[in-house]
Parts: sequence; structure tokens; C-alpha cells
Amino acid sequence: MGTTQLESVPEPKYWHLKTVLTEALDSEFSVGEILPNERDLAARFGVARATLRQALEQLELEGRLQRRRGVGTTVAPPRVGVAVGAERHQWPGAAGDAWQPVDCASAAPPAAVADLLETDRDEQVHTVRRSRMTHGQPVAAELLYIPDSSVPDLSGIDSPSGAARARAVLRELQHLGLEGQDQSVELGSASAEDAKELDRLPGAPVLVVTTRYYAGGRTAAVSVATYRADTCRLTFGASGHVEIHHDPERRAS
Amino acid sequence: MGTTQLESVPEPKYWHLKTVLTEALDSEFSVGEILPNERDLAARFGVARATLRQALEQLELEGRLQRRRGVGTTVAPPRVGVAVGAERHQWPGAAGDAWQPVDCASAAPPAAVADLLETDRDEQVHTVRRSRMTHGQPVAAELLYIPDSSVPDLSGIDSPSGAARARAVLRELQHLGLEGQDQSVELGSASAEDAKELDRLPGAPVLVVTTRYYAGGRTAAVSVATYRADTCRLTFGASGHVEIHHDPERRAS
DNA sequence: GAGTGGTCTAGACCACGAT
DNA sequence: TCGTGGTCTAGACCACTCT
Repeated sequence: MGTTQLESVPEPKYWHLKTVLTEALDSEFSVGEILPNERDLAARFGVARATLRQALEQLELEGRLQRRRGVGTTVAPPRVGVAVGAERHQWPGAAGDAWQPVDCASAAPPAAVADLLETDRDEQVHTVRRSRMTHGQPVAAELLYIPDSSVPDLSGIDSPSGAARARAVLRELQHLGLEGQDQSVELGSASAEDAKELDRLPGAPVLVVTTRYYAGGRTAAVSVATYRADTCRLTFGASGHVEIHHDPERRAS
Repeated sequence: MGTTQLESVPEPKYWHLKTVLTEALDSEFSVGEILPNERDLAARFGVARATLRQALEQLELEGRLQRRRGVGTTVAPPRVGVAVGAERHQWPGAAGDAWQPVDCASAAPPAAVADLLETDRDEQVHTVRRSRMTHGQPVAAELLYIPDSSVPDLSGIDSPSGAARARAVLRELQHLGLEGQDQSVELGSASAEDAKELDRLPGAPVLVVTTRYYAGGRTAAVSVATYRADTCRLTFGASGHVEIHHDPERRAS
């Protein structure tokens, strides 16, 4: 059998489509431009709409496209870098952090969070909702879990629930001595509530950043922040170095 | 109109399916168990196979399931935490790091990397491939880009290409004084090469960790590491705190 | 060869945003 | 009301792994 078997591994159509579209995006389209609709594109490439959508989905996952129901598909701007790793460690709610308190309630946290806090599964903790904006767009939604033991003096405060109470809880937190923190990042999909806050559909891919705050030899608070995976690049602090990324003198892209 | 409009927002079928399956996984299945095949599952729930697959895809994205062609769908173990943030900064290839050199070549890096390195777009740099294993499974594939100027004494070494040369390049790197590093994490999809190394299909979701290494007042090396998003949770160093995660005395889950 | 997940088709209807 | 992307269907065939 002298047959050389090139192409014995035929590339899936949607994969090839993705390559072609990527090149087209690089050369023929500019940020914000809207693409032809899915039915036209599918016809142009001679594939079923579902196949085209498989390619578009991946491109959206990679942050190259943005699709909105009722509107169309547009070329996405480059991902924005959002600082996540704290160079100098500080409590959430400290002066100048990027978050805005939205609401506050008392509730039993998810089991995974209760384990981290070393509280009982059904023990209620302060649950603060915050949101983070960049360039006018929401980029992240956070749930902060704070056991009563971390803010003992709060009982004297009778703020109504809502943003005011959220601020009161955060203010109390600052009185604790922060000893350290650690973080983890994993892929998840947006819950219905997070999706609404992030202006995405439920199930949209998100980067879940879990932060443990240590004080008094234990875990004093836990934050679970979900970042839009399509638009965000999480940056972890330049260790002893200045950030030279957005210097207007260089970078002409 | 006094009609209360509950259920005016009908949940998509695949979303409901996902919820049902999640609960079933939590209560009725154990890690490693194989699920019924997709055709049977779809029939059991009274939906088309494509709809069921949409639910399974999300569950796989969330690390709850693992699907392998020709084999079946199994219940995935909890994600493994892999340390990414360096508590003490050190060059790649330093004693005791988690990576294994695979290969080395000279090539022009992607434009984005060339920008970080501040080299010309077509300048060739040493390109070292490494892979990272955990518990016998591949979790990450890395490409390390090192300009000639960062390893000036390498010319005296005539290692053949391959793992031996990769080790030689890394050895030379250690002579430079490391001044700092910064990292970023974003969502991507596996290239054909990465996919093979990670034992996944091309396009599989990955967490892309880009690390810049600073020495001599400039970027001396850039690493682009792709981690399997389905199986990995990236952890960023406990700042001044011991890791108490896998203490066998506690945690009976 | 049997059975699995992966790809693909050609339709249909729905929810949403703009007009 | 119209056009968009989102959901869903009922098939078909392919690539892969196991036996």
C-alpha cells in the first residue's frame, strides 16, 4: 500500500470555520462592527446554521465576538485586564477598592463556603452582594460571606437591609486585623442572579474567584466573585514591578 | 388585569435538565460512576439528544462530568487545586518546580508575545515546551518564550534539540537575577497541539495563564500555560498563611 | 463489530430589541 | 412588526474505544 494518508484526519467543519472567521476578524473587521446574521453567514459558508453557531460560540468564548439576542453579532474589543490579586492585602470595602455594595442579607451560605468558614451548615452569616464595573460595563458580581463572629459590634447598628447595611458590615470588618488571604480561580457558569447582574444569559461562562480572608488565626470572611469570562482577563499583581501596560506613548494597536 | 404572571419566563429545557442532573449527581451517583448513554438519557427525559447534550456540556464545563468518545460519560472527581501563583518567585525550571521539559525549538513567537518581550515580530526566540502532571494526569501544557539576550551563554552549548536542549536553556536562565513577575488568567480554547498534550479534544475550554518574568529592567521571558479548565482550580499563594486544605483530620466529605 | 460520544443537517418556533 | 440570536427537534453519519 503505497498510499500516503494525508488528510486521514479531516478537520471538523466548525473548526475550519472558526479558523476562517478568525482570520477575517483580524483582517477585515474592526471592533464594534456587526457581522452578517447567522442565517446569511451559514448560507455563505454552505453549512447548517447549527454548525456555524458552533464556530461562533467558540469565538465568543475566546472573547473575539459578542452576540446579543435581538441585536446581532459584533466584533468584541480586546479583553480588559482587571486587577484581582491584591498587591497590598486589605479587607473588601477598604477605601478605594473597585467594588460597589448592592445589598445585604442574612442567610445560610452554600455548603462549600460553610466548610471554608468552619461554620455549621445551617448557620446564618451576613451575605453582602457587591458589583464591579469597568468602563461603564459590569464585569463581576460578588457574594461576600461574613460570620457574625467577624463583626461582633454590628448588633448596635440598626441599618435597614440594603446597600446601607452592606456598607455598615464592611465598615465593621475594617476593625479586624487582616493576617492574609488566598485565592483560587476556576471556570463556572453564571447563575440566574449573576447573569442578570452581568448582563448575560444564565449559563454564560464565568471565572469564579474565591478569596479567603484570614484574621485571628481563622477564616474571617469568604468572597466568591464571578467575572465575565468573555470580556475579562484577570491580572495578578506585578510583584514589585510597575505596570507598564497601558502607557499611551507605546502600543499603537 | 389581575392575572399574576408566574411562569411568564419559562425556563429553557436544557437549563432545567441541568438542575435535575446536578441534583441526581449529588445524591445518586458517586465519583467515577458511568451514566447511561446520551440516547437513553434523552429518551428518559423526553427530549432530543441535542438538548440533553447542551445540559451535559455545561455540566462538563463546570467540572461535574467527564465525557470520552467511545467510552461514555462519567462522574468527575472534584477539581484539583494546582498552585500557580508563586509565593517565592523563581525562574521556570528551578529545582522542584512542577513542570517537565518536553522539547525546545527556535521560532518567531505570536505577535502578542513578541509585544510583551519587546522583540521584533519576526525575531526568533527559544521556545520551550513543558508539561505539568498531577496525580498521573496531564493538567497543563506550557510554551516558554526566551529571547537569546536572556541566555547569552547558551551558544557555547551544542545540545541537540529536544528535551536536553530545553533543560540547557532553563539552566542558563537561572543565572539571571529575577526581579519580579506578574500573571494574568483568561479563558481560552485548546489548540490542536495543546489538546493532544492535555488529552482533550481541540477547542476544549482551558485557563490560559500568561506570566511575565522581569530581569535587568525588562521582560526576560514569557510563559503561556494552558490548564484544563474542566479539572483544574488554580490557586494563588496563601499570603503568609499555611495551607490547611487537605488536613486528613478534618473534612470527611 | 458493537456501542459510545462527536459532528452535521434542515427545518421549526420562541424571546428579545429596535423601529 | 420585523429581524436578530436562542432553543429545540428527529433524524443521519462519523471517529473512537473496547472486546
